[in-house]
Amino acid sequence: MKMTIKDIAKLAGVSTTTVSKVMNGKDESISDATKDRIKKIMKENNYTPSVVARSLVTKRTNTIGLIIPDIRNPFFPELARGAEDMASKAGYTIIFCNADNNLSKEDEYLKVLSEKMVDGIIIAVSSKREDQFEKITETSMPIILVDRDIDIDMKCIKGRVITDNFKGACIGVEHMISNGMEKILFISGPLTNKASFERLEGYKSALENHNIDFDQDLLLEGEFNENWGYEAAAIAIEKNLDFDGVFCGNDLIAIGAIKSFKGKGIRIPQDISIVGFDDIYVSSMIEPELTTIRQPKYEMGYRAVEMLIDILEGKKAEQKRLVLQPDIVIRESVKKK
Amino acid sequence: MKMTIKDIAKLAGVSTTTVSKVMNGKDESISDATKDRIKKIMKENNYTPSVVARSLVTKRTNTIGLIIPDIRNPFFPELARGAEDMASKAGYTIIFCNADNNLSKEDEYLKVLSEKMVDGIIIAVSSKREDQFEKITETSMPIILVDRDIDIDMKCIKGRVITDNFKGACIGVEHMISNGMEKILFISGPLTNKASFERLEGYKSALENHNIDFDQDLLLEGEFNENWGYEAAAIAIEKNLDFDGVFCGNDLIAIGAIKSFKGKGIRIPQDISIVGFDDIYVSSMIEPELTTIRQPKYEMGYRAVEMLIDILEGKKAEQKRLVLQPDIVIRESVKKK
DNA sequence: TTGAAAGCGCTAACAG
DNA sequence: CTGTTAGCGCTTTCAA
Repeated sequence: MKMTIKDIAKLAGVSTTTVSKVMNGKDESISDATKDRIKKIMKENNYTPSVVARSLVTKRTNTIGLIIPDIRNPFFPELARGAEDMASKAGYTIIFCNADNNLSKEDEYLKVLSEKMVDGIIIAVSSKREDQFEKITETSMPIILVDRDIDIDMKCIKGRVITDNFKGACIGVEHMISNGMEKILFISGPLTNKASFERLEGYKSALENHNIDFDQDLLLEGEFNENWGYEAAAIAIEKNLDFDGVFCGNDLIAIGAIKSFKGKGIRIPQDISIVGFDDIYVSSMIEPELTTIRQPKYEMGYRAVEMLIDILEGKKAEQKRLVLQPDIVIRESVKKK
Repeated sequence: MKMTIKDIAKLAGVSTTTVSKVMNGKDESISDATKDRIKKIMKENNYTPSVVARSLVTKRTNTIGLIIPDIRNPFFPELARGAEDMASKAGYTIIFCNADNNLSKEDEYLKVLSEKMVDGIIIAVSSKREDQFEKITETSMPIILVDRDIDIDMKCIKGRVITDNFKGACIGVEHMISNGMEKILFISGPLTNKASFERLEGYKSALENHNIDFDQDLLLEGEFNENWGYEAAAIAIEKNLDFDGVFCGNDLIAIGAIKSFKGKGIRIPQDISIVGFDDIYVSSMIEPELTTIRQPKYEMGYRAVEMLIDILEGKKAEQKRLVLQPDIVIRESVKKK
């Protein structure tokens, strides 16, 4: 049978209060003698306190909920790891949930996490979420939005951690321009998606900075996956579009596009240069290795948890919006000038 | 302030006992009238019970700990997802922990999970773990080993879910042999690793089945990563080894090897055929797409949790060993006969 | 068909 | 320096 605080107290000949105090380091007022005795007994009996009993009284579980679309999406393992690292460093534990971009699953998880009394939640919301977090409003667990931002204002949303998509796209396109490309095709993800939209703005801005007119024909909109990249590249060729560089909405698109181009005998980067977005781990494994805009995925998870914990422990103000800066990872898919 | 069972009881004009009963479906003996009234009030007030209070009395948290080396390792997202899916289906929640193949981190997590009173643990143990799970023995949380097996026998280890490495290697090597290869290089991971060792045995067995002598020179031992694959391929060429196929300890090795060969002008699969192991996400994205032995990663996670829950709910016997069958995914890296 | 009472393992005033 | 007491929100006999 598992030991309880009572057992330890009895063995040490003290009250549970005393044991509780030394256990929690609130032992300024306890004599070294009893302190040591209690510690010794706890160790000998391999005693571990029940955090559920503790939580019942303290109202803190030292547990954080992490809701993401799907851990199999190559974007999220890094983020999850960053979150877990920070959490574990601060003595928290993470419950992880895959909601598949599905609103009702998200709501369901929100409910479960609330029942489990997590201290707070980090969530990469479904792109479909435009409404409020109905079920959760009143319980007021603090929530930090990560990766995906939405334009809703609720008291329970205590912060956001996102990356600067506009800037990232700018950097990527500028990189191609500075290497001599002038006609840059943009194979975009869905433009209803905020991130996509911002990347498009960044793309336009970079062009503008170099006095290149935006050409609507060079914008192809589709999904954030390899198939779309493959298809879009085929369309571009079929339509006989005139371009020397391709900026892709994300790495998956870039990977599909590269495959498509190579299949048609077009060489990367000799004939066409390509830049991706995200820097998922595959990107360095394909051929040519992909030049891409790196999102600080690990850091996003890390910072989000840090922000949450700061709020939980009353160290920081709320409603912060942290915009992380992407950077470019130069590999082999852009022809050097 | 959050509602408690007392508040609901008061509003409904009944005792907490009654509320508790209808909440938990133990309501055979409650009149429909009060049942409905209570349910209505719970809904109206958006009441969610505190599972920590409940856990304190029931001794069940409906929470499972999942300890893996690193979610960023492409092997684990699938496994984790499988675990989470099964857990969530059964009304459990998963706390996830990255232990980095580090014994003391593992022990630390084991301790934390025990304090949090998880109902059981799924763990892909560190390859370094040969001793017992010291810290955990007596608390006797049920543990299921997944992916990595170890030869220790403890009462707390209630089951194992692994894949048949021997068989997998056999299938892979046979596939090459049946396509005409006769001299097959094996670029292995560390042979101290049990999985590696079993794959080597499978490799040998396949050769033997076809009356091909095992040639010690065709065995190269290193690490389970891309760099080693790259390096090993270079070594093989430098040493002027005579081979027409390469069986790799895992996909990462295969990816490195392919890159290395291609860099030296050797064509895959025209000049040399290659087979990997695992079927990680990247494998279908590289060029040529990798023919490989698929481990049922998702299923491993899924089955492990299923097994654990069966044990927790007293449905099944213990100490089971579930060996999942790998299969071959034929893509482009083996030359057709 | 319902409720009173005890207790899960711990923390937190407060008193001594 | 240490202990008494009450209580966190729930479940569970047992009695009514």
